[in-house]
Amino acid sequence: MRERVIIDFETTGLSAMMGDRATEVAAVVIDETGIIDRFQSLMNGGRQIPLFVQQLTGISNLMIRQAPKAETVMRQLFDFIAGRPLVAHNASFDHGFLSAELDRIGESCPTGLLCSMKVARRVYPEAPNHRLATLIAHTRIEATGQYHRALADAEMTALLWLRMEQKLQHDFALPEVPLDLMRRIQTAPCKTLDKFVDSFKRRTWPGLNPLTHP
DNA sequence: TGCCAGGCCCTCTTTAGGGCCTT
Repeated sequence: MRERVIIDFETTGLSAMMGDRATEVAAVVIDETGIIDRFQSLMNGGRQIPLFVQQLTGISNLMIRQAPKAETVMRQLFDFIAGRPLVAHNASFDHGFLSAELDRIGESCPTGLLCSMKVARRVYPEAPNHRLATLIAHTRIEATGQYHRALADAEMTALLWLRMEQKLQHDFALPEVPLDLMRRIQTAPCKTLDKFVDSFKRRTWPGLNPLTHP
């Protein structure tokens, strides 16, 4: 069973380094069959949410005051992740908050988060842009909820990730799509995806036809 | 509403600058 955990944070702002805190987190587990488990919670980090962000997310200061303490939620999240590989859309953003919030409970942050935005820039170079909502529409995935809420964004990122794996497997006739391939794709030159995947395919499965589908 | 940050990516580049993406 090859499980990956897709995470998404809602926060008070853009920078954990500048004192912003997480206000909501969600994580969904996927395997080859789709989404198989979910975790979601508001969390109280004790920092006021700017009006603009309240309007963006629908998460109010009152909701946060009534939410469990951030430390409690992060302990639950850490146990939920259970060491499985992590994926996020624009992973550097979520990694910053995951690292900062885990540090507060004395846990080290997992390294090597995979980024669905980086992969999407290579798999869907023709997309109008690579925001999550645009990619969901571009790939004709049905939206599962309200954007800018953690669970909906995590679910839609999960479905996008699965769709990209399926496209790669189909277009390049791969026996499977190893996580290592996704990890390498996100750092490959943007304009050379075909050559890059073919090269990976030749090295990983030497007996297979290297030719790709159109 | 759009700043605050930071890493990535492109190009009229590389001794740089600006747009994208996340809240």
